[in-house]
Amino acid sequence: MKTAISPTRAENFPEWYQQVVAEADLAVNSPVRGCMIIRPNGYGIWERIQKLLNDRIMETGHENLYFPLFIPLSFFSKEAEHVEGFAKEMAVVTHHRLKMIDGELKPDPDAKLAEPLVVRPTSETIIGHHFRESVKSWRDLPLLWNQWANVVRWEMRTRLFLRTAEFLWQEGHTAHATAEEARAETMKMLGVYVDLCDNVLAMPTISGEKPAHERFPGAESTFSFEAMMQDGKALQAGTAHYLGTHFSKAQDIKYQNKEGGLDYCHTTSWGVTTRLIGGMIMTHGDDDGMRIPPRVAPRHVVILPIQRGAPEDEAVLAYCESLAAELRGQAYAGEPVRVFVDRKDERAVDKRWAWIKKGAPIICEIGGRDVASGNISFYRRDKLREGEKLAMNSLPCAQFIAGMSGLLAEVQAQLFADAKKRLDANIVKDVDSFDALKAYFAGKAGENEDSFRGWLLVPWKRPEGEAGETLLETLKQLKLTTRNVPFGQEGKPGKPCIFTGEPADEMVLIARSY
RNA sequence: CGGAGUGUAGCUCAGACUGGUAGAGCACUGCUUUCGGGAGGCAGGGGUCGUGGGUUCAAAUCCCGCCACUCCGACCA
Repeated sequence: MKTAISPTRAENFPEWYQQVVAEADLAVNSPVRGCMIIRPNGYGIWERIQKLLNDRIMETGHENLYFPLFIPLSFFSKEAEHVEGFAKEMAVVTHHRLKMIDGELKPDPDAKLAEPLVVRPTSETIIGHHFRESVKSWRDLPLLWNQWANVVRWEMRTRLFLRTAEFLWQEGHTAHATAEEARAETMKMLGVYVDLCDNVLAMPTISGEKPAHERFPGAESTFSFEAMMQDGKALQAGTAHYLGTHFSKAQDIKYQNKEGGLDYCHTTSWGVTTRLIGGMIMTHGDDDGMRIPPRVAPRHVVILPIQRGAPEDEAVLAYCESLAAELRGQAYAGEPVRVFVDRKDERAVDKRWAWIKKGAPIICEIGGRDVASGNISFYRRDKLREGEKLAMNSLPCAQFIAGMSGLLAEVQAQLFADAKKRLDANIVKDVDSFDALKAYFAGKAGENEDSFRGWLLVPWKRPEGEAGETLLETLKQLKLTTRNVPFGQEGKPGKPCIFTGEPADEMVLIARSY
């Protein structure tokens, strides 16, 4: 069968991913190593995520504000774990002027900054600085802040959307009087994210707490939600951290309590990034390209006029425009239906495949015959093929328009259902020995590393000290990672830890990961 | 930062061993035939062959230096 993307997912998943990003016109590599140019089709998705997530962040009582891109180097030296976590990947600004030296533009040696500035890899330190300035009394708390920004982490190896040197995100930072309140905030925002993933991105996740060695540098506890990609690997879709008083002690963020004494604030931070787009590609994409869930699709319906260089073309175009206008009068998920009439001077069939690859949920093709019959011919991107052929649907115009809201909801639900089914079906819970774990990931006869492997949920005893190091090394050699300890576990498993044989504390998710 | 590889048209690459007028496919432009299912023909535009030096009558090709990128590792949202 001829597919729009080559290789297919089964043939070579990583290469398939790169091809989809290119063919769906989502992003390209930039002249700057590791940074991406996000093309309109990709940025349009990000704008949808921004809007719908921002609404939810506002609904939960937060305020948006903005901090500088540059952070004084000295700010990082205050929290030891934090600086250790990020030191290896920070971009540093050292000069403020260029000068022509021997015919070449170079940083002017006479224009060296007294203190180097770090391009933010995350903003805990500079926001903490302003927390300190903003908090005097218990009456000032809580502070519930969020900013939309870009950050830079100088990664060695990058992949479009999944790991880039610069990426876009939202970072929430809050300060509270008590640990209970800060912990509740962390969980609340994790819930917001999970809701976004389920109901907007149609990307189901497993949320839980990260083991100690996977915590955010400087966090007391880190929570993640993990999505399963179509090759079985886990993708950390986002995180929320309870930072305890680590940062407030390092940065002296204190408030006067009701009794008149001074207490340290408890802080949190939480974020999701443009990586979500990469997650959606690997969750919903098929061998014909991207499939965008309607909630985040820049265009719900794309209308392709079939032009024949004949007098009837005008009537076809007019018909398309009036159909578009009527569709725009319809609402889906509380917003007008987003319609685009693609009038580009190309054959309809070529444009059709372009939009299939871009992932538009509904693609209509309108020719003279449709104008005459009053029927609309369209493809659903979630159910594109019937066997090898494309599945063309047909509905009377009025019915098509009136049913659009329901149709989009159906597409959205279908994408989620498919992803949820895959996630639920591929978490293996009955592996109870280390040998069985190795056998599961090793595969059958050969070394087929790219074949699908799901996740294991296994009993373990939380490793401490040297035992932890050993376990990590063991997993690393198998190219495995601990993802998180899923929520909702009641009591201890009542089974032995598969690594040590001692009584297990809890069940932990183990998977290959991005 | 280790290991490997590659730099020639927008993209994928051939040409290099054996020095002698810069090539193909796709994409792009124009014309044309097709026209409801990823079309075909004709004609075009486009490259200081990564960069600096050397050898030579002559260098994409041989020699030396440098730079960049990609892939595989370690690190990570």
